[in-house]
Amino acid sequence: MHSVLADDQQREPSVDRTDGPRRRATIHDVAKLAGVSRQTVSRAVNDKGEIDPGTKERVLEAARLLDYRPSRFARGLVRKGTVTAGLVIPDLMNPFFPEVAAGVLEAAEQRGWQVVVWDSRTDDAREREALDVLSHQADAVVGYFKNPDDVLARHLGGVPLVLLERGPQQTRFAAVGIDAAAGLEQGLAHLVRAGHRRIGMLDGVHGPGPRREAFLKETRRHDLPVDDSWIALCDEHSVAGGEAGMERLLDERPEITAVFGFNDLIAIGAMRAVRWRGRRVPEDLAVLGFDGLSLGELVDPALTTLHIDKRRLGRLAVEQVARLRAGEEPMSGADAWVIPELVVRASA
Amino acid sequence: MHSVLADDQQREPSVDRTDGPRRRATIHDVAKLAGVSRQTVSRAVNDKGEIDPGTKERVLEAARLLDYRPSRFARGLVRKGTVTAGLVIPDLMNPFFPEVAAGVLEAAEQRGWQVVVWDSRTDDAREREALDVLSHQADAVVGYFKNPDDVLARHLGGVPLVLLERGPQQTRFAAVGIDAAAGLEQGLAHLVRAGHRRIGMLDGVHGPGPRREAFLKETRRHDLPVDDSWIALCDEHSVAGGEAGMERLLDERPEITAVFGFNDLIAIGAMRAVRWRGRRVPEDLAVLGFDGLSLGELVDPALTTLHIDKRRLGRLAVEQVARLRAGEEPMSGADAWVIPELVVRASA
DNA sequence: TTGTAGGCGTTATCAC
DNA sequence: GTGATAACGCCTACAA
Repeated sequence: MHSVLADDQQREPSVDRTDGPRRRATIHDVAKLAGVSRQTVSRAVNDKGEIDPGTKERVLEAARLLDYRPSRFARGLVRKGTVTAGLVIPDLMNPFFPEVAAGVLEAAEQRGWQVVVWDSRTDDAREREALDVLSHQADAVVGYFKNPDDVLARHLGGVPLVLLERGPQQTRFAAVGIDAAAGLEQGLAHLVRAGHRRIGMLDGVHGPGPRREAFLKETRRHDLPVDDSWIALCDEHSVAGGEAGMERLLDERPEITAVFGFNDLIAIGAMRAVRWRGRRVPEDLAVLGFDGLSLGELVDPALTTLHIDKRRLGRLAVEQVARLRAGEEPMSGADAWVIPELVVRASA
Repeated sequence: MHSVLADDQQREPSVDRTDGPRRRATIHDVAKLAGVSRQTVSRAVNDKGEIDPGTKERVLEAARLLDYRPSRFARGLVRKGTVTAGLVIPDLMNPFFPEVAAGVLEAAEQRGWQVVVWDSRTDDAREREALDVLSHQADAVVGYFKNPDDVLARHLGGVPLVLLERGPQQTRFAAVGIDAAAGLEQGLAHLVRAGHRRIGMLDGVHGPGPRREAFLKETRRHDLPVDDSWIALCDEHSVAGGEAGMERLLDERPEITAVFGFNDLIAIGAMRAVRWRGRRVPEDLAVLGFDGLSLGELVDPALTTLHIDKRRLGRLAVEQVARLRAGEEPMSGADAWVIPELVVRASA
């Protein structure tokens, strides 16, 4: 066995530190230790054919000795093809998002892409930080954002973006989303069919958006008495947010016989608040959610909700990215929408 | 001078001359188009000081035209410091794991690391695939694995690994974990204090492990009548798995007055099964969970459980990785454990 | 202010 | 089989 001490020719000059974080071994070090050329090392490490079994073994031994691992940067530089997507999620504690993420991961994996995940915790500044990093490290970004178009563009530096839900001031990026109108059509029809006429809504933190709009539209269509006083804002998309919001709504509009929650967590919070007040669900007050979390089956009464195929939403977003990258026109309209489906359970 | 509206950023550059397979623009292309050297482009793009505002604008315009974005590989090669960790999660639908992931992401972000996430879906083969990829693209891996040490090592190719939970055949990698013994000590003490003597367990899919072991130990300590017939295996770590497992357990041991579930989902499944049989929780049968999911507060009755600080677990794992990378000794024993805390609610 | 030279770690190409 | 040599795209000197 050769015993070639890596006599660092031009690197860290003459400093022979035995401890501390040593420089990572390169292909060159391995080559020297094994007494072969870099090329041969490459052949051995990458399991190429044209190499003598003996030298191969010797090279691999040297590599092991030096704890050599090829640099992914150098490799990426020379072998194209590694695609990395960034995924920005607002709240990992809301079961909705992990499921969307699962869809993204699934589709990305099928294409051989990697996914770098960021948790923005519903914070505008953190969204921007995420973009600052991902714009340097990812080939495309997918996610939920509150920042307006121009801000996003500024922090994106040209990296393609696909929104998982288009916000009010977000029109120029590709997006996928949920067909709230189609969902609420089913939802309100169901409530009206059950005899409800005084229906309130617990909206999310962002205020006016597709869900509220659709709610208002359907509500008018059925000729129900509704204005903004029938809508309460929740300051969190969570059970606690729903509880607090429902308290306020009941104070404002005690006459309601049904509520539509911005999402399932809020709806579940609403149910709890209703019961605190000694009213029964659904007999005194019906509750309709939006999301279709499996959690909704576990609460009592089980939550009637507009179920969304969240995995599909995630997969759709990846497909959208693929189109962008291929220079194709992104899907738009119904092709890029997931349509909610009413799931009737006990709460409404 | 041309001016390109930002709306175009979703499309491919219109200037795409040079026919052929449209190569991505490099710093060189920009330099040529702007009529400057590559360094000047670098200065403009990286916002360095020493550059004439005029040329800078010209360069940036050229970059925009060509849709130029610096190669992360070339950059990584020259600017060290980008650390990427791989995170392998078995089941994103179980609320436990997103919360651990949140802890990992949080800690990683603080260190300026990125995290590539893989969903192994509790599948051995998928675990290996994840490692095959991550060993090439990540500087370290954190995750849940079922494969034994030697298999992991083989697919790891020298990349440091930190297990989020040490399995039976996994001894040679660094790990963090949960102190099941400390948890069950509290849990069983609580049940015994409440007068229970005939206590069953719903174990997870992997069979014998720290939780079962701890259960058996505590059970013996309190001198309770327990052997394997008091333990049923669930074939899924889910509510459905818990329901099915509880059915079997009740068939085998109808005399039990309390059950300990491997995790909260299983425990919740158990509660449902108990009620199907017309027995009340906790009056006829008490249920104790393990995990402390917030979901447990929403079910009826609310779940008594051994709460784990899941975010902390994730953060701990990242810290463990940092030690490995620094060449330090990884934490071991109690330092690397999260201790469960009994949260008494209505179910037991 | 701007350009030239060289190196980062790896692989492809083409000799030997 | 094996080894020079030349990219790959970028950045940090240093020179002009």
